[in-house]
Amino acid sequence: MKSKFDFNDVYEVVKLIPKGRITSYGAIAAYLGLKSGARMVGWAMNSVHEFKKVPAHRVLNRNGLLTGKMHFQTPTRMQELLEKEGLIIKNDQVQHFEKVFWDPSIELL
DNA sequence: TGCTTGACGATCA
DNA sequence: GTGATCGCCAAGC
Repeated sequence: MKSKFDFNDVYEVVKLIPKGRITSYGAIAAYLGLKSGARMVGWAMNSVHEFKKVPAHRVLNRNGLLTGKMHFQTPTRMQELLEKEGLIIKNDQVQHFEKVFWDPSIELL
């Protein structure tokens, strides 16, 4: 039972995200069984900065917006990586978001 | 010890 | 469809 929020769980899920795919904080939170843990996931990503072994650029908000791009090495780093994986970024937003969306609670089923 | 902030999400007006 | 508010939990000051 994950009564408490664990960073390791978030990292593991994020690292499982396939190339060219993205997911949302809420999806990870839901997969971990968190209610409104979206913020917790985002907070975990803030701490991931120390580990930086997680493709955090594949984790976006519910709108498919690159909200955390500013937390990367460079604000454009996130978009560069996503475009490099075949994704299309327009105005800091992922195009075909629902097509590239990767839900751990479904894909990892 | 208590208030504010925060890589968010959902709901209401 | 857009804007504003609440909730959620943890860390920082």
